[in-house]
Amino acid sequence: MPKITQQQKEAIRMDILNSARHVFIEKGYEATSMSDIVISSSRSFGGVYLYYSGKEDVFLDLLRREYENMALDFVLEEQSSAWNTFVQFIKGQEKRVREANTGLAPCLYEYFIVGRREDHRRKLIEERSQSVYGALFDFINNGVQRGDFHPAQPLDVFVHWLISLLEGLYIESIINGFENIELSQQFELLLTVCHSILMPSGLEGNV
Amino acid sequence: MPKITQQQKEAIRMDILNSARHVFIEKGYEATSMSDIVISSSRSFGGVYLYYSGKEDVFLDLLRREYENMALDFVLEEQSSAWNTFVQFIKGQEKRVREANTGLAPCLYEYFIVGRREDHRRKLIEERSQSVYGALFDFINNGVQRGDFHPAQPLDVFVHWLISLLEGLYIESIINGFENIELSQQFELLLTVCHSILMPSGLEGNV
Amino acid sequence: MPKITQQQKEAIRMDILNSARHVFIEKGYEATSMSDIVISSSRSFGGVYLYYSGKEDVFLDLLRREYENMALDFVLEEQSSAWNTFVQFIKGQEKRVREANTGLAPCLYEYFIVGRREDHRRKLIEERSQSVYGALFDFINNGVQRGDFHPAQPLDVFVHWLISLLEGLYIESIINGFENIELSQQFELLLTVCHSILMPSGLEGNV
Amino acid sequence: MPKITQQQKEAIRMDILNSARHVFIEKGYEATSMSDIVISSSRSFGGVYLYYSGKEDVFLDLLRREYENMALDFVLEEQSSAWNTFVQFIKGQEKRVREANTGLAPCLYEYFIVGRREDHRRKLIEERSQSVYGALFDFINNGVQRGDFHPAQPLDVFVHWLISLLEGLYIESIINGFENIELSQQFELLLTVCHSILMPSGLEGNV
DNA sequence: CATGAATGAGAGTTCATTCAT
DNA sequence: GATGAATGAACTCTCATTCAT
Repeated sequence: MPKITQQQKEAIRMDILNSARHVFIEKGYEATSMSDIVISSSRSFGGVYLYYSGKEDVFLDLLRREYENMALDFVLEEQSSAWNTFVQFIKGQEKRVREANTGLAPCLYEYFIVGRREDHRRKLIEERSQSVYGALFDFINNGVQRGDFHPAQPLDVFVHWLISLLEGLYIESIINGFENIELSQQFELLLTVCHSILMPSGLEGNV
Repeated sequence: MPKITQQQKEAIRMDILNSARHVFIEKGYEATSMSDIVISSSRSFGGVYLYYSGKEDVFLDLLRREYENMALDFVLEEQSSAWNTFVQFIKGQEKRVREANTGLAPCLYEYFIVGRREDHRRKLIEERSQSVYGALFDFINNGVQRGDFHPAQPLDVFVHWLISLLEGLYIESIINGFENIELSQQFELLLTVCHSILMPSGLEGNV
Repeated sequence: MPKITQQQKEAIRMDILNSARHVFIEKGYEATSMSDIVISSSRSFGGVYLYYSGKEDVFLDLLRREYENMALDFVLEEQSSAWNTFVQFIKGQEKRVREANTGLAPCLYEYFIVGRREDHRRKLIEERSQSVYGALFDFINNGVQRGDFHPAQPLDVFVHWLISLLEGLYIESIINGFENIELSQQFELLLTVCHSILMPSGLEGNV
Repeated sequence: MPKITQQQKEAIRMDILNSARHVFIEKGYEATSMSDIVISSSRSFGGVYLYYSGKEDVFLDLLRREYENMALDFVLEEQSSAWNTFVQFIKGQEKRVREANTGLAPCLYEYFIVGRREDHRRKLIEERSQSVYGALFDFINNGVQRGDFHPAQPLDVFVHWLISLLEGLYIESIINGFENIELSQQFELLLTVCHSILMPSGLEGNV
């Protein structure tokens, strides 16, 4: 019989993750050591290793929880009209990009780019990519089914392209700072272009 | 009187860089140690430290030379008509993206993203960004002057946007592999969209 | 809650210092490496670095403790009559000189002479010199106040001179070995001379 | 048949020694590397190793030549009356002490103290000590034979004692700087004391 | 003879992980 | 369950000495 309940365990995990999150954001993934995580969590080495097998384990648990939330957001927004929902989604992305440097995103890139050779990370990337691609594809396809969108391009290409563009905005924002790259106008341009692709004829599609 | 000539020195440097390049590409920047570089170069520690003060120094020299070439490529292509040259440029970028995973590009991202907090690297990023932005801007502006381009968007926004998109294609290619993201068609789409932005008149360029 | 108490920590420090002391005495300060200290302490590198940041740190802690004791000795002896106390002090010095080669003194000279250009060591030397000078000066001045001493020379000169002489005896002892320099008789001569300086008239002061 | 003459060899040696001397004085014995000597001599590593087998060899040749000169000085001064010559000798020592920090003396102490365990250096120390002791002893004994000195102390003890005192003045001067230890007055006191030991009765001894 | 590039052993230091308490 | 002191492999960098040219 365990001496602490599942809830207590979960609470401890959350506690560790919260402080680890701050450290990761503050110092970056690579620059963060177990020591940092241990100290920031006000626990002992043993106390952290009891719940996580190392830095990567902590980070992955952190990611898992962030993504659950993110997916949730996306689903919730899927209720209004197709283009409006799309615009909302893009606005959400803009917000996310703007907040990139104050969140885990840079660490995520560190993690995937530095570890691009490691099997475990590769698999994770693929899963994540698949799921993002799938969600976006389904969403737009939905719009097509409903007659809202009349894409002038193959859907799969457009979705990949959109993902690339968003990824690029993320990276540019992280690397150069969002203040230096005309972010709002880039997003406006993105919307304009998407509109002309998804709703090419002059008549129906108004934002 | 030097025992080896400048050319020999240069040759040794190239030799070290060549083997280091392989290691960097093979293992990634972070995962590479001086020891790896030393061993791969079939030299001694002292022998490498005679030419470079450490891993970063090796890497930066490597980068410097790659970029000299890259800049050169770009300049050379600037001779034909504006749109054709632009297409050539984009084709060149596609090639580059395709080769991303067999070249230094992933290491470059590692280097800049992992070290985004370090002053020296920040400065390098800024310089590099500025120079890429400047070159592209000048090139397109040139086309505008010549009357070839009639951009439907502010030039600076378009250039930033193009850079973001290319950056995103790079990253997606590195992370997911170019085979999995319909790269050719993404580049076609990119060209189509650019055409409609740079040459918006109703006759020729429709999306 | 600490896993080991302050006393245990202190004990470990003492343990490291004890073995380091042997190595320093055996090999000398310069010739001793961290590796030597680690091995002699039967600990791991990490285990030593947990308590000291390097060779110099170990050595300085060692010194600090030796000097605390030394200062203590001096104070304790200050109770009987002036000349007798002085004689006791000199006897103590003779003992110390005699033991010089089996103690840290040679390392101390190494440390200060080799590092005579380094700011940190210079400061330490000055402090130490000041404190030795001050203690001796106060002590003798005390004897003057009490009417025990009637120095035929300026006090400051005499004190400097005495320190020089003792320093010389140390060095000679270290370099040539105390067996080869008539140490006892040198100390007798020293006392005779000091007597004639501190208590010059023929009447009162006899040893 | 050698390609360069003995004189040329000697000239090269002198050249190396001259520049090495500056480096030793500037940086100290321990802190000086072969690289420093090579660079300061404007020669190549091979060029220096051709004449000297290493740092120690250079230093010892340097010392040997300094001592030849020093011994010579001493001999030359031995012509006038015993006490006057003694005073001259002490004056010479004062000058030497005063110049200690701008000469090789600190390096000498480094060399002997750091290497006090090494057989070769031990032997050198002994030789040097013997020769200094012998010279001083002979000189004073000479004065005794001539009836100039009537030492109140055993001659051997006095000579050792004098050497210790001079050694102490050297060390104090090196460590604390001659400006901080009332050097002139210490030397005056030294002379006074020596006078009272060598010529104890009130009548004959005038300076 | 002279050169100086190359060698490689060895010094110092860090940090993920363990395990006795 | 929790602790945190201890471990030791791995890493960076230096410098006395050699030897092919």
